[in-house]
Amino acid sequence: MSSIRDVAERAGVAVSTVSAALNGTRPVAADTRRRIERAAADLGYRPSLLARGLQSKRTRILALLYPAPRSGFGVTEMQFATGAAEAARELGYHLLLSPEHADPVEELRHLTGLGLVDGVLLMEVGLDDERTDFLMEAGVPFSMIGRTRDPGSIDHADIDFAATARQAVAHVAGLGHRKLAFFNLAADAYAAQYGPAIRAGAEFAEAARAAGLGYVDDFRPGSAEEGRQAFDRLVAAHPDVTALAVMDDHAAAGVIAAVAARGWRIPEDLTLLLVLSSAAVAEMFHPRLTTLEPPSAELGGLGARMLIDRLEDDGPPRHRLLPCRLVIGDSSAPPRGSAVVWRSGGSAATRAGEGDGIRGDRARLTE
Amino acid sequence: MSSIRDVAERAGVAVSTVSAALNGTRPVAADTRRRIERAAADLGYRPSLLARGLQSKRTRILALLYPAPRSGFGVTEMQFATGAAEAARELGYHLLLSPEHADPVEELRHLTGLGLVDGVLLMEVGLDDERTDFLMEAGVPFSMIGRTRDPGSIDHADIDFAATARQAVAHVAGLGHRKLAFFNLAADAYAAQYGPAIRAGAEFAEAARAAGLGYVDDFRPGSAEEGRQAFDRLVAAHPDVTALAVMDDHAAAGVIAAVAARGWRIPEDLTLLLVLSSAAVAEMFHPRLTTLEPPSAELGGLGARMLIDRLEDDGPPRHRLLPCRLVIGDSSAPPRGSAVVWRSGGSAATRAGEGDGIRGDRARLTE
DNA sequence: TAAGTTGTGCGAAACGTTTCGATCCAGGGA
DNA sequence: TCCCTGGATCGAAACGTTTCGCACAACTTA
Repeated sequence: MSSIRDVAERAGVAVSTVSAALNGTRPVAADTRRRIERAAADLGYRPSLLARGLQSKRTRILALLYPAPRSGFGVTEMQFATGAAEAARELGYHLLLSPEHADPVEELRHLTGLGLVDGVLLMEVGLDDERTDFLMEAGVPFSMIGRTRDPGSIDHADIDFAATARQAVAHVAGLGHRKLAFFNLAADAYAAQYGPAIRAGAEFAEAARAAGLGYVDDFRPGSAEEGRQAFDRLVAAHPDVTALAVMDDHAAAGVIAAVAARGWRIPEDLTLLLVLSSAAVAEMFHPRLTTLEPPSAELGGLGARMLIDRLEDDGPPRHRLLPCRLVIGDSSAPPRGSAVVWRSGGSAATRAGEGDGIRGDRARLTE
Repeated sequence: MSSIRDVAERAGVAVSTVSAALNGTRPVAADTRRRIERAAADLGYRPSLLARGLQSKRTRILALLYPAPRSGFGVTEMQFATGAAEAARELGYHLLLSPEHADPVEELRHLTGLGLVDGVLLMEVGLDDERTDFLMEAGVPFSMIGRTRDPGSIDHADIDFAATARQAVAHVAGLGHRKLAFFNLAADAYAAQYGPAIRAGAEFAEAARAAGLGYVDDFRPGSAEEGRQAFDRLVAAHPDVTALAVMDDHAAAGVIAAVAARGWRIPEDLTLLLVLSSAAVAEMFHPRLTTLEPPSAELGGLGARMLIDRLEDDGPPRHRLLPCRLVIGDSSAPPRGSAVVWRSGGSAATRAGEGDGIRGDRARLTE
């Protein structure tokens, strides 16, 4: 591997001139610059990131922390990672994939102590997250995908749960439904710490209230079997529920089984929404489910970009909230007994139901 | 951040002595060493990876290349990444997540030219892969998750397709089936380049032949709709097929729909196997599908470990093939008309069918 | 006692950059 | 003719390590 000295020799100039010419740090005569560029190209010269980083204290490497033990690392989380890696690459940065274990803070201390990374990208952020305290105190630049309870001045990109809930409720209400049930994530899975569970729960309740829709959110099934049971109990307790939004993929599978078991059909007897799951997953169900798909790759990209922005020039806090995409599948329909409205195709209700979202097939094209 | 000089001063010794003491590079008197360790601890000293790498030409950073444009980045690929990151961490390495675009070789040239990474981990390897040529020529250490047509001396970890196919065929034959169909991945999706499609196809054919099983592999549906059509055509052309192995998740969804549409039931009328898909995905189907689950995280870990092994001491080529895990779900049963064998629970056929695999619920515990 | 042998520790060089003060030279004003 | 200015370039130091040749003392051996 040729170094800057080789280039300097070949171009017949000093090392510092090569550096200046290549980085544009300060003016270099036009023909000298050309000679240098020529020499560099001939030699296939690549500046060493290590040497540069050692000198400049900037490595242009970011670390993405992810919780290693949780096997529930799904497509969504992966898209955070690829989205972030992609954005980093576009801006000339590299992304380190760093698993977290039992003691995240200690590991973070270790990682940042190495001087290898310029900043840190946090995902799976809890409402109260000890990692943020450490990073603030240590003065390590970072951003979050997700957010703490009160992010204050911490840069973050997260799902806009309020807008997502409003969108879902509008879709359901637009179809003519009068009562909506919401199956949140399993209570034990993330405890009260997990932002998406808390925020989605609160915002769906609020959106339903604002829309004057009946609302039930007593259940949090975390598996197919629990989903099945939850649905049976839901029907027993609230026979007037005609629309259901489910957070957990497996629970949704259970609901579908339970619906089939009692001889009902989707969407005729139940409108089913999958919340915070990818359209790719929704397509594996039969019928293809209407989904509120989180913009995971975009969030990952945003997280990386705002971290890089902060590294390059410090400014005011950067906060971005993105709503989920409503991808309308074959599991949405007016409630029992209002088929006329659906078929007429001209009512306000139908328009609201259709106009709000993306048809499934179109959505796939935009991938 | 304190440097090795600070430690040296505080301990009252030379810099080189600190280095020797902390790295065990050469003997240091016991009490000197203690003084140095004490000083280092007091200062919270962490050696700079950059400086160390600059001097030693070893950064202990690996790059994992992944194809960025393909949105079909699923659970399997993700587990490669997390498995590799985990293994790297355990051995004191870091993993860079590097997206690949239009010109992988040029990007690889760039990445390796930076001097940032010690070695490269390739995934989504084609049967003929230009990246391997470049890396060999450039003398960059690397390993593959997957393998080229003829890997020769290149280190790799891949699925043992032959064993996987034998296992699947034994399971099906053990249940009493006489004719098996195989839906490969969509032809256009990966063309003839994609190893898993080619190898799985070939090995299933061979295993079926060896077991004396009838075999059909004319179809390669890549979506739910294509899966549905393929199944209808399969039944029309080969009404005697009673077992079906499917490679594509979405195609499997389509098959299930088509089965239901003609009033058939799984597993009574069709035994359905999902090949190379995760059990987590299989559980979302109803009934829960029998799966041949690739050991993705293990493969990722192996890939990383063999690369690190090679970096630390050069030896003979490292090749590892791992079979998929057979996770028996509720989609496996004897063919129509042989229910007696199934219920009796004591026949050789039943034992073969059950004994070969892991029951679904036990498998989940081992996650 | 002289010469060799260990066991320790030191200092300087090197890795490949960037940065910054110093130097050189040509041209313009007095 | 002399001095000043400013553009272009140079050389050396610094970043934080590791490595390697040397020095020095304390023993051992002849």
